[in-house]
Amino acid sequence: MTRTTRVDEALPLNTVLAGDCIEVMNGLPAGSVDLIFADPPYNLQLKNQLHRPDNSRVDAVDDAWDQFSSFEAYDAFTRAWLAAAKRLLKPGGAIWVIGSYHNVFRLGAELQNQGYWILNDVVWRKSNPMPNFRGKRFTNAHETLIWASVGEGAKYTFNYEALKALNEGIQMRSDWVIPICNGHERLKDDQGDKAHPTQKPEALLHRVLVGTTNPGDVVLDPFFGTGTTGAVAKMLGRDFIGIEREEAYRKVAEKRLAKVRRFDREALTVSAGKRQEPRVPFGQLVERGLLSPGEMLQSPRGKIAKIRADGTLVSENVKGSIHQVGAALEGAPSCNGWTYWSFKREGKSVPIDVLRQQIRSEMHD
Amino acid sequence: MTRTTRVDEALPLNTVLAGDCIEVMNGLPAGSVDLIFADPPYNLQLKNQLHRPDNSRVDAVDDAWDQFSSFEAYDAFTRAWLAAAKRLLKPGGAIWVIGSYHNVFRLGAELQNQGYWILNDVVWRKSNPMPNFRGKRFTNAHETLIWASVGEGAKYTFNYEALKALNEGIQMRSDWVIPICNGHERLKDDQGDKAHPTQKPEALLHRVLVGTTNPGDVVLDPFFGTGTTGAVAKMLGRDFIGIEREEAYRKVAEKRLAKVRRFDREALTVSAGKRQEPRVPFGQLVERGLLSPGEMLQSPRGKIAKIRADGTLVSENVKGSIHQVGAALEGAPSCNGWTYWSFKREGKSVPIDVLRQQIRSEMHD
DNA sequence: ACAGATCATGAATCCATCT
DNA sequence: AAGATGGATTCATGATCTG
Repeated sequence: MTRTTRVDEALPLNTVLAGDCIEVMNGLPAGSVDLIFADPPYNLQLKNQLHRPDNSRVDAVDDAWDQFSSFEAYDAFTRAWLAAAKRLLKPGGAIWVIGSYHNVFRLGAELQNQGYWILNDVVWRKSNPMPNFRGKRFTNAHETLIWASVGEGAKYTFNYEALKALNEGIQMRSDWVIPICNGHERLKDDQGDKAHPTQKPEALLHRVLVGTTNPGDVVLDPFFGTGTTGAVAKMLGRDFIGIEREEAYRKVAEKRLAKVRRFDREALTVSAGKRQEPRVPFGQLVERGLLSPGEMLQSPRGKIAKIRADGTLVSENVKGSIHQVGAALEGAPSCNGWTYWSFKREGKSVPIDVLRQQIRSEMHD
Repeated sequence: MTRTTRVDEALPLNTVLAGDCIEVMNGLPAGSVDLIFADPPYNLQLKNQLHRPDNSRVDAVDDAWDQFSSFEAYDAFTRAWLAAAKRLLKPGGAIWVIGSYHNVFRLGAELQNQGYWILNDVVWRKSNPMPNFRGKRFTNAHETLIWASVGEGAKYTFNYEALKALNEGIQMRSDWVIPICNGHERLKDDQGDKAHPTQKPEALLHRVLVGTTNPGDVVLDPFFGTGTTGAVAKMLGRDFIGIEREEAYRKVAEKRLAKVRRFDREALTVSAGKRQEPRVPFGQLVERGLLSPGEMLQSPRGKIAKIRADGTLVSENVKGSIHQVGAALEGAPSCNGWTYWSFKREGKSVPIDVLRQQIRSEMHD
C-alpha cells in the first residue's frame, strides 16, 4: 500500500532549532508555513557610549550579531533570508518583519524586490520609550512592522472581526499603542540581567497572531531569541517553529515555553484598559491654526499675552507656557492656563479650553 | 570695481518655479538651501516616461518583469531627484521626505545609499483617516516622514526647546498626531472638487519648520503641489522656493500664497535652550570678585574644594576646573560644575550658577 | 503593612568649541 | 586635524527602600 507523505509530518513543530536561520530554513520543506514573524538584527551602528543626564550608562545593543560591515553586507544578508523565507510559505501565507529606521527601509525595499506584496505597514507606538537624553533628536518612540503576502493577488488571512473586537468595536488601525516589554514579562538571566537585549512584548505578537493566523496554523520565527513568538503561538493554539543561533537564547526560550499553557491569557490582558482623557498640548492649537502666532490672549482680570509660534506666551517680560505665564501674572504658585486664558472671536471672549475640547472630540474619531 | 556675487542673489526666493524638479534643481546654485521638504509622487506613469540608470528605456514585458522594472524605474527617479537635492543643500542642511508604504522604503534606502544620514523617521498619525471599507486590511492611519542630514556627523538645526514647548514641556516624540487636511483648509478648484489629491495639513509643516529651521532660512519644496510648504514658510518668516510641473497646481498655489501673511517678529521668536546662552568662564567670577581665591565651595554631598586665583579648584589631591574636580570626586565621566558646586553667603548655601546668571544679565545691558 | 520616596532602566545611529 | 575641555541633557514604569 502506497502512502503519501504529508508535508506537515516532516515539520519539527513546536521546537527550537539550532543554527543559522538561512541554512535551517533551506532544510525545511517548501510551502509548509502559514506565517513568518521575523525580528532580524537592526544594524544599529552605535559608536560611542551614551550616558543619561544623571551620568548612568545606557546599556546599548552592542552584540556581535547586530554588527554588519556595510549596507551592502546587510542587504546581502536580508536578501538571503527573505528568499529562504519565501520558499517556505504556503501560497496563502504571509510574513511580518519588524525594524527601526536603521534597517526597515532596506527590509521593505527588498521585500518588494522579491515580489512580496506589502499589505500594510504598522507602527508600534511605544507608550514608554527611552527618551532622547541629549536633546538632539525626536524621542525614538516607535518601531515599524511590515505585513506582506507572497505576491500580488495572493490570498492571506485577516481576521477583521477579531481585530475589531480587540479594538473595542472600532476597525483596527495601522498604529498600535503597546508598552515596551519590561516588568515581570521581561526575562532575566542568572545574574538578574536582561536575558535578551530586544525582547518583544507578548501583546504585540498577540495582535499579530490573532489578526493574521488561525488556530492550528504553523508560525515560523527565524530570529527566535527568547521565544516570544513561540510563547504567544502556544497560548493561542498555533504551532510554532523557532530558529535561533545563540545557545543562551535557546535555553531561555525552552525554559519559558515549557511553562506556557495554551489559552493562558494572563499576560495578554495587561495591555488593555487604562483610558483617560488624552493630554492636548497648547502648541497643537497653534499648529492647527485654531490660534495664530501673534494673537493675544486675555486673563480674567484683563491682562494680555501674545502667542508665539512654539505655543509659548509672552507678557510683561514673562515667557513660558500658558500655565507658567498665568501663574507669574497672578503671583500664584501654579495656574491652570486652560481655564485662565481666553481669546476673542466675533467680539466675544471664549475660553481656550473650548478649543481643547474640539481637538479631543476629533481624536475620538 | 569688482563685485562678488552672493549665492543668495541668484536664488529665486518666494516664487514657484515651473518645470521638472530635477532639471530646475540642477539649475540652482549648489549649497544654497537650508531645508528641503519633499512629498514625491509614487503613482507615476512609469513605463513611457522613465529610463533606467543607464538610460536604456524601460519596456513593458510580462507581469513579473513589469513589476520589477517599475520599481527600478521608480528607484532611478528617486536617485536622480535626491542627488539633485543633495547638491543644493548647505553643509548644515537637512531634508524631509514623506511617503506611504508604497514608496517610503525605497525613499529611505536610497537616502542611505546616497550618504544622507537619517536622524529620525517620524510617523504622522492621522486622527481621522479614511477607513478601510472592504475590511481586508488595517485602516491605513499613518504616513511616514524621514528626516536626514547631509551626512554622518554633519550639523543640523533642531530647536529642541521650541518642540518641547509645543508639546507642553515633554520632549517631542517621533509619532505626531495631526488631523488630515480637510474642511476650510482644503483647497478646492472651480468645480468645487479638491484641487490636489494629497494636500498636506499646514500643522504638519508648522512642526517641521518650527523644529528644524530658523527664521530667514531657505526652504525648498521640489514637489510643491498647492504650496503648503510655501504657505507655512511664509507665515513663519522663512523664505521658500517651490518647484511644480503642473500649471494647475502652480496657479492654485500662487493664489493661496498671495493671501498668506507673515506672523510678527516677536511671535516667531521661539524658546531657546541654555546652549544659546553665552559661555561664562568660571574664572570671571573670581576676577570680578564675586568669589575670592581661598574661598571654599561645597558639593551636594558635602565635599569641599578651595578656589584658586586662576579659577581652578583644589580638593583631595585633585586639581582642575570646576567640572573636572566635580567629575573626579563623583567618579563620573563628566560633571556640570555650575550646578554641582555651591558657596556660603550669610549662612545659606547658594549654587554658583546664580553668579553666572548675574554675569549674563549684565552682558545684556 | 502601607504610602511615599528613591532608584533603575529601556533596539540610541544622542555635543560644540577651542587649542 | 586630532585632542582636550566646557557643560548640557530624560520619560514612563516597575522595583526597592524608607518612615
